[in-house]
Formats: sequence, structure tokens, C-alpha cells
Amino acid sequence: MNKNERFYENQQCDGICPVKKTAEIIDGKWTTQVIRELLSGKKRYSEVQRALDGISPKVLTSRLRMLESKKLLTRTIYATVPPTTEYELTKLGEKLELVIYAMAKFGEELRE
Amino acid sequence: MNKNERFYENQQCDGICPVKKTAEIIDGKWTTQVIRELLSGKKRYSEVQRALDGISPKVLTSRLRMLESKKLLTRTIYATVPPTTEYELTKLGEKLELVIYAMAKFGEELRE
DNA sequence: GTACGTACTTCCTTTAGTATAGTAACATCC
DNA sequence: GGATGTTACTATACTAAAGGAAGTACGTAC
Repeated sequence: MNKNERFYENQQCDGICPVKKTAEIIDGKWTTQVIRELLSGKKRYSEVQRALDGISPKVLTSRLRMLESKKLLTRTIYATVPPTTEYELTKLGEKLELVIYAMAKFGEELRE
Repeated sequence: MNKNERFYENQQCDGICPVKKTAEIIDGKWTTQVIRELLSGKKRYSEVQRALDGISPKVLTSRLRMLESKKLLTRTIYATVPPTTEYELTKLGEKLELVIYAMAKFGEELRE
């Protein structure tokens, strides 16, 4: 980390700061958890919904659509009956694993 | 990352998930930026306010108090005139650097 | 006595999230 | 053959939280 110890200084955050851009993506109560679910492989809408106990369909749909619009995941609809939809992280979206991983490691430090 | 490749799986997120705990801390438009400012050393209230263009005093105060209550930073008031307050990350708070660093790296990938 | 700096607080609006109900298309149960 | 179930949503109504604009209290300097 030494060679990057000054990455967080002001001048690097003029205009649009990379930290801010990432913060805007992972902002909200559920976004990180949706991403975490998809890190273990593509999943259907209902699978994500069941895994994230308590998320409302409105919020889940809005988070998935937001991530799709940012090219972090793809949405594939299958014309089965009833129709199913699969969500899968893109290569870009998979790079969020490093962020989620850092968050998980920090979260473990918080046990008291 | 191989030895930890399954860190994000469900069973590790039963109860209170570490990712969720970290997400609750860094949630919001300004929290990560406040932390980033303090990563380069202790700062006064007004210094943080000037660095984060557009933040309202109410939001800044609430973020700083929240971080203080979670033991991520300390607040020291000096009886000068006018009084000054210094905010400094604790050892625990400094560990957020790894999270912010991962966020910065990801944010750089988003340039298009 | 008015203007300034610091560290806030109060008020109000906007946004995020919750809860619940409903839709379309078919398949199976009774 | 009508009722019920499944999937992936959409719609509506409500509440709680976040955030922005503006004001406050305390003193110094001039």
C-alpha cells in the first residue's frame, strides 16, 4: 500500500472522484447484498429474493435495473412458462468482488 | 483470493453479515468522502467542510458523530477562541483504508 | 457596531425503503 | 372446469431517513 499511500488525497478527487463513483453504485441498504449474491454465479430473480430475506420486489427490481444500466450485470429473459429471468455479473461487475471482499474483512473486525 | 473465494456465500451472512455491517457504516452520499479526508491525517471540522465541496454542516456533523459513536474516529475539542474541534481516525477507523482503496481502484475502472 | 469565523441546530423537502395488492400466462389439482 | 399455484414483475400508499437551505451562539478584530 506504500506506493499508493497518497491515493486518497484531494487533488485526485477533483471532478469526479473514483471513490465517489463507487460509493454511488454501492449506496443503499441492499445493493451490496444483491452483488454479493451474484458473485457466486448467475441467479434468477426469485433466487435473489429468497436469499435476501426482507427485500421488497420494488427495491430488488430497482437495484437490478440500476446495476444493469451501469453495465455491471446482464439480464436474460427466457420464454419459459412462467417466464424466468437470469441475472449475471459482467466482467466489470465481477471486479466489485474486491470491494465486497474488503468490506467483508472490515466487517469482521467489528465483532465485539 | 482463492482461499477465500467462497467468503461471500450465504451461510456466512446469516445473522449479521460482515458485508452488511460495513455497508451500514459507509452508507450515504458523504460518509466515504469524510473518511477519505481523514485518512490523510487529523483534520478540523472546517477543513473537512472546505475539502468536501457542497456538504451541508448538518450532514457533516451527523456523519462525524455517527463515526465517533462507532469508535471509528475521535473528537477532540480545544478551548480556543473560537473553539476548534479535531477529528482523527482510530486504529479501527484506519482499517477502512483498505475498503476505500478497493473502492478507488474500482472507480478508476469506470472511466469511459 | 458590524463583519467574520467556527461549530453547530432547526426546518423543510426529497429520496429510499416497506407493505401490500395486482397482472399475465399457463399448468396442475380437485 | 373453476380454483389455485408459479414467476417476475408493476402499482399504489405510506413512513422513515437523508440531505439542503438557512439560522444560531459565541466570541474576536477593526
